[in-house]
Amino acid sequence: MSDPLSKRRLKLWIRLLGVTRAAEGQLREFLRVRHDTTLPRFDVMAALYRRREGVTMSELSRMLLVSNGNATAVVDRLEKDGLARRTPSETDRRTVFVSLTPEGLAAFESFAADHEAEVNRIFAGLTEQDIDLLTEILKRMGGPK
Amino acid sequence: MSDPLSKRRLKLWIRLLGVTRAAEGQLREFLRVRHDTTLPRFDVMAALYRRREGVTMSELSRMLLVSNGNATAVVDRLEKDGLARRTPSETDRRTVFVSLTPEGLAAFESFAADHEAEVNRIFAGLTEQDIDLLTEILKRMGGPK
DNA sequence: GTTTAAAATTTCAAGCTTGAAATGATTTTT
DNA sequence: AAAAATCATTTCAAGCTTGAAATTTTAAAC
Repeated sequence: MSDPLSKRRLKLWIRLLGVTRAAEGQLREFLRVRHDTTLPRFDVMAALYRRREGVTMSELSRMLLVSNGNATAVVDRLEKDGLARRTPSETDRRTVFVSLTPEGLAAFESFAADHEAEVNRIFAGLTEQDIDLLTEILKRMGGPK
Repeated sequence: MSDPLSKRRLKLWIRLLGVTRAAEGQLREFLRVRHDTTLPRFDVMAALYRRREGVTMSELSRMLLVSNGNATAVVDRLEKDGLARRTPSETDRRTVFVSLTPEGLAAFESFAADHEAEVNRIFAGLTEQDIDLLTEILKRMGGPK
């Protein structure tokens, strides 16, 4: 009665998508209600926080696995709200560096611990051993290099 | 040097999101290039295929973990293209059943095997044992009930 | 050195997605 | 049975997202 490998991989993918979407939904709700922000904005700010010295638009979209146009749009909105800023490169006039403003930095720091706690709550069922196993398998499943 | 559990859960979530987005990107590209369709349309059609007798809008959005408004929009477009249809309930005038038209059914059947093969290609690195392990853990991680 | 190709970003139209509010229908309470 | 609460769906505005085309700049080829 066991499915062939191909069918099992398909079912696994559907389950993986389900878990991810459910968690995304909870995080989105959490960010909206508690911090009046959105997941895409949080993702961009997290990337800019990780690379405090600034990133190019291309790097940003590669980091987040979104299109260039998308990165432009989200950064536009963050910039309009004074949370991010663009700085043209001195050496290459095609390139711009994006970074958090002081306000953006402060805002992100006010999200970050709370966000981690929420992720923790969502995945409270995972033991150290689960994490070891999952990490190992996910590494082999690819994702961003 | 090992992170506390909380940090490890956070990193795992980021990795999980990365794997899922990368796979979604590949599938989206595949559906666009080879079958001239999109992931959301495919997801809706797959749900309607699984429940050939028809589903209500609410069931549909619960199945796919999307908002009601979203389900309405995608079904609208499928209906406009003649791939899905709405049938009002006889017994409850609030309810509509959505189902695939014959054209929609044929279209989905022409995607399905190919889609499964593509998922298989993307997750070729997963052995039977990986799948057992992952399935077990993902079940405990929640997702749609 | 001029043409050609490649790269970084933005713009744009179309489609996706959400959450809130509106509409209409059914069920529950009083 | 009227009032109130609940339910199913749609509508709407705002934001998200993509992929393709356009712009501008740099690098490569000739």
